[in-house]
Amino acid sequence: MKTTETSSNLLLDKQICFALYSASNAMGRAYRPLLTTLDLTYLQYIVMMVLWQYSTMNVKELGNKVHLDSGTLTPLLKRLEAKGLIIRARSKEDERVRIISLSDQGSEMRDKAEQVPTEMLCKSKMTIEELTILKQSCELLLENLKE
Amino acid sequence: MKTTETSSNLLLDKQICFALYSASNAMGRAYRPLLTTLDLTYLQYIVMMVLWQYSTMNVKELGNKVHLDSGTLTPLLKRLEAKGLIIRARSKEDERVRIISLSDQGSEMRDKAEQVPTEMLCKSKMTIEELTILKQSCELLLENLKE
DNA sequence: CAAAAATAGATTGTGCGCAACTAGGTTGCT
DNA sequence: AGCAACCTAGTTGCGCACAATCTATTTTTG
Repeated sequence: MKTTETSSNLLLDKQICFALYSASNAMGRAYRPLLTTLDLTYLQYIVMMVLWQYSTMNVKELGNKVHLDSGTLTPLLKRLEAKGLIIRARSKEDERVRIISLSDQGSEMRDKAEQVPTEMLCKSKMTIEELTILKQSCELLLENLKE
Repeated sequence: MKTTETSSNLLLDKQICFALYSASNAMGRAYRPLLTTLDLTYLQYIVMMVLWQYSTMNVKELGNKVHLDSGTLTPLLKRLEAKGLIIRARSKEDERVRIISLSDQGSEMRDKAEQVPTEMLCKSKMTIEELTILKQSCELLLENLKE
């Protein structure tokens, strides 16, 4: 029996990953106006968040945290440095390693950023329960797709 | 009382959107090897899927389907045209409108693409139930973030 | 200890996403 | 008819993501 149109695997409305992809894009768009006051992109904001939490970190460690490599991070870190938010030093023990740390200006930004997650929560119009389910689903998929 | 470190809003592990963002990136990486045989990127594959389903569509309609605008779609459609997969015609009724349709080569690709969703399902290592929850969560967020 | 292997990060090139803007066509209003 | 308002698509410029490749340094190993 020939596969009918409605039972095909190739229908947009059936695609889980497309829903994920579209939601992720929409999320980025929703963050944008909240981050313009900080003059940060979403990824820059995430990297700053890691630094607010850990103070200092090399590129490798940072990459592990945010699941990205130097191809993405190096130019981004240069831009953050150009904005005066971070310092990109070399390790004394291992000259290959870049040690990323916050500048005073970068540290100070943290207070202004505190409200961003709350505003985003509000924009989502979802309950904590719904968001927790979404987060756990995403983390499960992420874990399963590793290597 | 001062907010303690662990109760801050700005901890990476608390970020729902970061989980979504990371899962979406991981999804794109997982699709890549499945799509190299078709010589398509993920978004190109999605656009082809829309065309396999609807045969013909203008840029506006396509944009509504995939939640993207001409700034993203125009260059992508030019690349698909350059590969010989689609035809970008002008509407006779309204000269502003581009009518996108499948070439024979583009139509034929559908058979080769049929297995891709199955392979991806396997890669996810998740049950249909888990994936349905993920899909519905993403669709809810996407809907709530619209304008 | 010298050559080989491994590692950290930087670089290059392609393709998105998206905001802002432009060009050109259509519609509506008087 | 004339023209303003609107609409569709295209263009530009920036910042990711990512594979592939490169450089410089460190570690391992014969």
